[in-house]
Amino acid sequence: MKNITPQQQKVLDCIQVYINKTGFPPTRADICKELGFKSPNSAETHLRALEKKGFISIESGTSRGISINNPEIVENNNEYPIVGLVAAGSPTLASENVEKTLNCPKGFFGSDFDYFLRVRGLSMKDAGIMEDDLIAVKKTQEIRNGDIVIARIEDEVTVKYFQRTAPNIVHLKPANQDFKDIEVNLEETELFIEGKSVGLIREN
Amino acid sequence: MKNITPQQQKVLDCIQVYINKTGFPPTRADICKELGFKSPNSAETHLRALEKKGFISIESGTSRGISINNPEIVENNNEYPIVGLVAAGSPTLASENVEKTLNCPKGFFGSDFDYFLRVRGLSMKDAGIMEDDLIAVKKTQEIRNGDIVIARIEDEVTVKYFQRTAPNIVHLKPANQDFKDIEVNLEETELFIEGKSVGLIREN
DNA sequence: AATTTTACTATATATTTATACAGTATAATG
DNA sequence: CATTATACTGTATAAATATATAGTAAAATT
Repeated sequence: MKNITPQQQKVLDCIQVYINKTGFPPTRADICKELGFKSPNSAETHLRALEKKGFISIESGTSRGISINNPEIVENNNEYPIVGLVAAGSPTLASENVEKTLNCPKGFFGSDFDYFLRVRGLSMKDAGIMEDDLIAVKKTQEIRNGDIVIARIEDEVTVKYFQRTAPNIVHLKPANQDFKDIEVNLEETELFIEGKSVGLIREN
Repeated sequence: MKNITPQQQKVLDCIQVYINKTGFPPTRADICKELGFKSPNSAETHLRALEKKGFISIESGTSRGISINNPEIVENNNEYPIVGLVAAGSPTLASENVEKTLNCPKGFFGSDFDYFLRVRGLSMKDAGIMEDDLIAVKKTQEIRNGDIVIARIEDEVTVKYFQRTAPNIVHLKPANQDFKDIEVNLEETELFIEGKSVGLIREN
């Protein structure tokens, strides 16, 4: 995807706005009217440039045959479950754990995610994670040092920074001086990583 | 919304499938081709019936001017502008201040809001507002003590707690010990409230 | 039983629309 | 310095398209 010029961006926006408003793409004349051009060829050349750069597709010989190339916007929305931090047991998606669902565009946080976790306590306060915040959790085992993970140690679920200090030693670090580090020896204690935080939502 | 006949449902489905596939609505001829009709008037009469029953809208004199009436899904979402904290001047919605837009369901934070403000600095750190967070700002003058407001004092825009301590005295309180209280005497200094925070989004 | 709705074929045409061609001018790139 | 990309106006036209008109026939409604 090459660089878009400001004018081409205007044309692209104009197309998107037109589709949002009417449900179908504009004609060359429609674009001219909207942007003040006096020749249909002004729109035509912009469309050709946008097509060449990969921003749109044009179906030749077809009226209003413009489509915006944006795979992200397709199948946009989704209802994501909000689960509470259950004291005992993992935050499963079983219906008794789901307080409600939240409609959120897919890929809202850049990355995919699976559910929202409602935060209890202030152990990650200095990371800007407050009580009742919703953490967007992606179920994954691909964890790097410094990631904020949702971890389960023997029926206890917590949100902490992940830090592997030795092949068998993992530190779960809070972001709050009042809480203490949890050092887990993987040979002695079972540690299950539910996933990691990819975003956060606060409603106030 | 009256009863749809099976054949009309087929036509409606055909339109939806065509839009999903191509990004724009079909012509009469396209519908005929898809459903095996031999006359464009077959499609035309079905379209008229669907319009009469309220399932679609037809823009007269417009090629491919068909839109599916679905009030639930339409208008659910919105593109909200993301504005940066401009050092001088208010965070207006002028295009030069808008870095990009974010698709977000309406009423996502319980309340309506107008734009997202990208946070600079750590003056509200203890309130869980970190650098680069997006604050959902509702433009309003209805502010209560304790609200997080976006305030402008002589070309300086800040995010702070609002606290009125006397009829003419307003304190703008940071949530970080390293920053100091701003006391504003409304008789001496002009204080403009842009709006208040109704929510927060963090992408990590 | 009469009328309306549904469900088509077939043909015609005014209008809409994409798109080519001929220019002008400035900025960016190699 | 030549070339390409950007950014337009203006005119023209073949093709795409909506839409009207004229029929036929079965099903549903009044």
